[in-house]
This record gives sequence, structure tokens and C-alpha cells, in this order.
Amino acid sequence: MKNAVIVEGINFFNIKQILESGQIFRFQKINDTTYIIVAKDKVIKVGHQPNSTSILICNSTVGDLEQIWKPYFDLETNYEEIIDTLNNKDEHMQTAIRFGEGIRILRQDPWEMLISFIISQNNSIPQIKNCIENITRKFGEKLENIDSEIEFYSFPSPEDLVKVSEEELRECKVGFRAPYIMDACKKIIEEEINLNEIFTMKTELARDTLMKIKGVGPKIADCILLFSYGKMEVFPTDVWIKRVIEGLYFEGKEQKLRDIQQFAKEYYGELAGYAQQYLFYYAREHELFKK
DNA sequence: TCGCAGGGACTCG
DNA sequence: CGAGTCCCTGCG
Repeated sequence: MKNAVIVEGINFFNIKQILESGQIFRFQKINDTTYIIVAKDKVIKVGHQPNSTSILICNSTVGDLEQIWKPYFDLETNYEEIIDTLNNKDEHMQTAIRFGEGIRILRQDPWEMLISFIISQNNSIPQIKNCIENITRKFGEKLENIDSEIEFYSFPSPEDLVKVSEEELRECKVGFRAPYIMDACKKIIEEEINLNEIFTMKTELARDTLMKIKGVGPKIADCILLFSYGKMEVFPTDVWIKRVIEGLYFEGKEQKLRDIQQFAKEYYGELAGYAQQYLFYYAREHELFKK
């Protein structure tokens, strides 16, 4: 494989856990230790053996590694410290962390996350992936291939998507979310919302700003804040994590969304986002607290 | 085979 | 607030 780089000395990194913890939709599994990822208008292949401290990244230069992939994979963050702190909370958290201690929270593109999580509402993961792939194939541009078998496309920009009709969007099978996507495009193009400014906003204002877009409620806003803006104190609360928290900390009694958020804020503090990822991955893989 | 629910949010009453 | 509704399709 041409242009492969190796990163050494990385602990708490497991490519399968990172990609299958629900934060990313554009990846393809080759086998348990090899995945293709499409991000930043690039296609890379990542190879990593569990318990190894080195990561192989194909189709990357050393420059890309430093500028793009180290931040993208959150390799600069000290996960040992995060894990130590969360492990002190209780045995549930310890169990969840032991199961998914190689999870890292990716820093993905805000625009792509905005559209992707709008699509995610009341939808299943295979279906979400399909919609996004349809959109990239229809409105994106073909990316340089790393091995001629599969073709990948860039995620279309707001400028690309704003020209698209509702009917064309519906052809991508996004259904009732098509007007939401159009509203997102419109608000970005007309500069009612500037996605870059959200980086510098405090979390509350950032969330309120995102929620001005139709189809973006608290859960989707929090996903965007966590998975692309590095706002680690948010706690995206979907039906799964809600049942997990109710099951572990409220004797299985149903709570209001507000109560779950309040609990997470008090109990996990600025590490709430990480806690959410560990709990979510653990519960889903084991189908705990399934309805 | 077929009906149902799925990582929510909107819109009413 | 609470309940009903929303495209679409993978999965039971």
C-alpha cells in the first residue's frame, strides 16, 4: 500500500470500538482490524490490532497525519486521565469502560455531522448509512481511490446542496427529513448560522444556535456538539442511553429528559460526553435495557 | 411473508 | 406538557 504511515505509542485506541460506537456513519469494515474511513475529503484505510500501540494509516502522508489525522482521532487527548476519573464513579462505569476502553471521540466535520444527525432521527443505523451514501453519490465528487474495488464520494457542501430540490433529496430516501436538510442549507448559505462561530461559543448558546435549524432538537444538537465541536460536557440522550441511566441509577423508573440531563451534568461533569460513549457502546453491544 | 419499530422532533390539543 | 405523526426499510 502506497503512502502508509505508522503512529506509535498510542494506548486506549481500538478502531472497531471507535467506529462502532455510533459516532460515525461513513466507514466500511474490511475485517476486525481493518477499516476504510471517508473523512476530510480523503479515503484512508486504518489497520490496528487490539492491544497494539501502533496504528497503520494507508493513503496518508506524515504531514496529513500531523495536521489531519491526529486531531481527527483525538490522539492528543490523555484518555488515561479521563478513564481514571470515570472509573472512580462506580462499578457500572468501570464495567462499561473495561469493555470499550479503546473508544475515542472523533472530531468530525460539523456540516457533515449536522446533516447526518438530522437524518438519524427516528431512523435505523443501516438506513442512516444508506441515506448518507446516496447523498454523497448523487451530489458529491468522486474521491481518489485507494483500491479500485469501492468508489467513495465527498460529502457535498452547503453550496452544493442548497441547489437541490426536495424531490431530489427524497430520492436519497431521507423521507420527511428532506425539508429539514433544506432548512439547514438555507440557514448556512444565508449566514443566519455560521458553523465556524459555534466553535467559540459556550455550550448553551452553541446548542440553542444549532436548534434554530428545523429538525434539530436537543439530542441531535448534542451529538453535533460532541462529535465535531469537542464540547465534551454534553450528554446526547437518546432512547437507549435514557433507558441505561434509568436502569442503572433510577431503579428502572422512567425519568424526564431534563432529569437525565441534570443527572449527567452533576454526576459526570465535563466528562459527560465520554461517559455517554462508554455506556452507550457497552449497553448496545450487550443489548442491555432493550425495550 | 408482512407488519413493525427504529439513536427524534414537530405540531397540535 | 402529552400524544400522534412522519419516509423508509431491515429485521423478526
